[in-house]
Amino acid sequence: MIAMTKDDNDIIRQRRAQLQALRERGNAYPNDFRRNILAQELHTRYGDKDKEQLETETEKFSLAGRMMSRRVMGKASFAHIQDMSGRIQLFIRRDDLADDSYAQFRKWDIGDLVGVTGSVFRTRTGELSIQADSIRLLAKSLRPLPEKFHGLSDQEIRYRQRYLDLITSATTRQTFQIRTRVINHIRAYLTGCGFLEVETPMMQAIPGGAAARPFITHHNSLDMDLYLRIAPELYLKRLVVGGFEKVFEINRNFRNEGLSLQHNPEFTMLEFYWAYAGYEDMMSLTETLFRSLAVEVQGDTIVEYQGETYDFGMEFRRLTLRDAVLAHNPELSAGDLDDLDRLRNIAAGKGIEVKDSYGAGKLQVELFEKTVEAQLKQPTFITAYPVEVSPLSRRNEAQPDIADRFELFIGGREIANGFSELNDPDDQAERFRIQAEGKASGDEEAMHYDADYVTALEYGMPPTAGEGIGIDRLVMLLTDTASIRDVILFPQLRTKE
RNA sequence: GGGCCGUUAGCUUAGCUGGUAGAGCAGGGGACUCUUAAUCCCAAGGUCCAGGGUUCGAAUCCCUGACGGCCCA
Repeated sequence: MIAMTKDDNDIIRQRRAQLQALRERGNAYPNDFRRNILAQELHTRYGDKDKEQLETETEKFSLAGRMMSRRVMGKASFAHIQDMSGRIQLFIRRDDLADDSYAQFRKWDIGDLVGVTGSVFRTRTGELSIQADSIRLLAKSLRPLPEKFHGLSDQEIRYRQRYLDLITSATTRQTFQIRTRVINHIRAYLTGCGFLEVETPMMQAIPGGAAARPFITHHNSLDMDLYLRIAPELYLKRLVVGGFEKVFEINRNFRNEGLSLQHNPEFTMLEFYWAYAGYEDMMSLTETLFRSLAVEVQGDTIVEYQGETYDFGMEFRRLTLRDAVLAHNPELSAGDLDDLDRLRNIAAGKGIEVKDSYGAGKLQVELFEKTVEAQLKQPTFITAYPVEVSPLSRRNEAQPDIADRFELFIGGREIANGFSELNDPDDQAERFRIQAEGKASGDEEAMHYDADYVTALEYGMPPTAGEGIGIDRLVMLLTDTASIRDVILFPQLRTKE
């Protein structure tokens, strides 16, 4: 029940009594006040004007926001209000106001929403402020805000009642503002490159495009089970077949898996597809995009993350998966990676759970994830993934066991996954068949056989490259945030009762 | 799913080997026309996460559960 059990305390009772008095004086929740400027605009406009210059400034401004602090003296007071742009100090003198406004103001609380009209000036200590001609209460706050100095430190309340976190933490506000800027920038960038933004189904009869367990829901009037999508991939590629040769979608995926610092059941993914291009073109585009994102968000290409420094201005390192595994496991030889029996022993020796169904490719990837992934701090493209773990990727011309595929790692985490698309319908059908076999023998993450998608390929899909970028993890990087819960406004939590 | 840690006033927290809960902020009353963690005086505020157990006595020790955090699978 969290805060709901805290309904009955002195503070709330007193504030409710004040609200009752307000109701008796008229509408306690008026909506006829209009502001004409935001706090930050005042700082921008007058930030470099000194006290004397401001004394000649007679323009009247109307601002509204939440009262975040108040210092009440006998006949004059200071207060700060906060709006969506920032804060500004108010100077409120009894003799400047009409009637009993000052007496009313004295009864208000931190957290109340107020509207104020007045002119700018600078205090003796130099703070740009509004000298109030009139001030009104626009909405009463009945519950006390978190303590002003330490703020809100209870993680649980920060997530469950995010509005309190947003009211009290400038860092949190900034994180989510950056998140929006990142998404806007990506959207503008891809649109500028000629990509068309589309929306594809979130509810799918066959969940495809990734190896993951889906959420299941039910459509009543059709009386059919549907899956929340684990990826939009197969629908976006149908659009490529349809002639939308450059498409992208930024939207939610849902995966029915555990929660961690990097996993939330619903998360945001960018996927984009580019006909007549290959996976190497995607790597180049990704580097350029990330570079421009860093500049957009923080003005240069240097990204500080959890005490480390990444330079998005440098060319990203490229390394094959095999070379990466060998480099981080010096006791292994190239031959070890091709010998299934040896691989099984090596993997088991490193504490990897080896299933009977695992082939050499899957074991190589398991080894990579166990011994290499977390070490890849600087931006690194890992290439040449085994076809065994890449059922939607094109085969390499020279090495048919290898897919023309890459993943991008930064800060030890997978940020992006891209490849040249498999557009041979017969090869795709065979790969689905193998996946469906795996599913039948108990692999819950194996893919379904999507015959409708194969049909689409049979009409002919242009040679295409595609990529997915995890937006939440990217925002974590760009906001120096350790937990995915800090970049999702309302992260998944257990319900309380 | 496993391990470790946490949960005390609205918020931030103290509370040692078991002896009946203390502070700061916020809030209430009073003073104060340039404060900014405003200041000064006074008074108030607690289901110590929940349930069970040990004990003369439990916020404190034990068990179970809830929720959260971190680590691991």
